[in-house]
Amino acid sequence: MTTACTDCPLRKRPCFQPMSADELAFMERFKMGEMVIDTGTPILMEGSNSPQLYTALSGMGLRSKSGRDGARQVINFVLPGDFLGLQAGLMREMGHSVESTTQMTLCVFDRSALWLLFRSHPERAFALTWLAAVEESFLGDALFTLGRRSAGERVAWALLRLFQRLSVLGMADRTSVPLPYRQQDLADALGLSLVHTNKTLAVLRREGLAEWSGGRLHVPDPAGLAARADVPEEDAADMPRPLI
Amino acid sequence: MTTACTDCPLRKRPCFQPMSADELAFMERFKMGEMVIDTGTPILMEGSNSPQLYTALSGMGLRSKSGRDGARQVINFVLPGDFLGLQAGLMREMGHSVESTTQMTLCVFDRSALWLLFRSHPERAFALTWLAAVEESFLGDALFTLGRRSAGERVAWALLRLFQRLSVLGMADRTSVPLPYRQQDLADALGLSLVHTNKTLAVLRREGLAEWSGGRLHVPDPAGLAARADVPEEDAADMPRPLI
DNA sequence: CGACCTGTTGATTTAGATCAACTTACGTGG
DNA sequence: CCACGTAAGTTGATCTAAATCAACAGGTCG
Repeated sequence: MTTACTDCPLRKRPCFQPMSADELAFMERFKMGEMVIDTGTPILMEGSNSPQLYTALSGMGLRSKSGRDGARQVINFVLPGDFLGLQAGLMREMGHSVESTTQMTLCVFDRSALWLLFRSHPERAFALTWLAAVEESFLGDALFTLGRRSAGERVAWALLRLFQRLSVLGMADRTSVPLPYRQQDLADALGLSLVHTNKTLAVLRREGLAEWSGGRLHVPDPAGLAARADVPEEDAADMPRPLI
Repeated sequence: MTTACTDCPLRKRPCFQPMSADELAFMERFKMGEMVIDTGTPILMEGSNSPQLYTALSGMGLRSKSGRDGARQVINFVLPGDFLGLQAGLMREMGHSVESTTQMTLCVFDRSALWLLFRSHPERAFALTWLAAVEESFLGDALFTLGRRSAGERVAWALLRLFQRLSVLGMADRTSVPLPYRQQDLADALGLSLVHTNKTLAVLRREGLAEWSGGRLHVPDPAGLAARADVPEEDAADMPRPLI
């Protein structure tokens, strides 16, 4: 049985904006169904198009681009609430691939109904554009991190970001959150080698700032980690964002 | 005297999508006026909000983020047709700053009318979201470049991109385009030091792939430069994109 | 049990950063 | 008209953060 948008467990979280009854009714119609996918399944392919758009309901994945020689760049980590396929929906094709890291449940939308969304529900279109702007903002931050920060700062930045995102989603258990990725994924996200990422993680562990093992990330002192990453203790994540 | 949207010299270019008479009429009303700004003027500030949104009509500038220690990351180069202030218009604040590099003419829009745009002109809202998706796609590409490419590939990639963008805007004169930036700007865009950027430019010059001097970039063989950058001779730029 | 995947650690190499001069070009003011 | 200051570009010498290479350990799965 699929979850009705009315009962969406995600939307109840304070990190998401409330939705009017009318909007909810529309989303219910817009949603084609749900899809459960396995660990390590490709969802969208770079350069291709897709008749479907998705919102991650549960589980985690990642967005990535890969070059001809096999080099891979992780663009972002996909967490519950993330919208997938905007580029496919608007432009001809995706600029990156999306794949699952754990088992995931996805809300499935019909790409061709996207235009209807703009036409009949401007507040939903506004929300969608907002999400695009949030992603753009994040990518700018990531670009700064790859371009100007040291390995230690990069790793601290990424772990802090993930910790914050997972926390506002209510997935934190005291000082720890689930983090089912491999070190290789983090390395590919930060433009570092696997070996150096591993050594940098060891340093942060020794400093008592972040302990990532067994698929869980422990951050006893987020402010300390923020200082290590040389970022102002983020508050941007506080503002509720839309959910599609 | 300000240019009427009907007579917009930019929109006539084939790289932009055509607009219906109705859309044009709306844009005319949406546009508050024009603004001519001088070289080196800040347009939007990171972390702040703005009552106005802009489209670059002529001139060049750049988007950048800077860290507390003065480190600067150039996010993208601003060319005619670029929309400025999306983040300010939707979220609370800008994630990056925008400043002019040459004298620029900007079309000025009222931020508070943005909602009206979504409500009454869905095809314009669609166009705006499309632009956001284009930017997101570009940033993904940039992230890949900073994370996984060598200095030579980075510089080649950036110069090729600029050459292509300026070419479709009709600003190319045979094999050369105007490029009024400093080497420091390019270095800050690519996450390289100024000195190394300079040396890398010298290599590309010696290889006969790109010659950038006196504010002009000469690219005798774009395909060769693309090969040097290790990118498939881009065709994505061929598809017309919307203009706001 | 052996193959494979992920993580860990040490030794060595290298791409690019940093440091330091020096050159042009372009004002600006005496 | 020239002295001076400043901004951009260029080049060589040196240093270092991170890559690469290599080996091994613990888990898991067929």
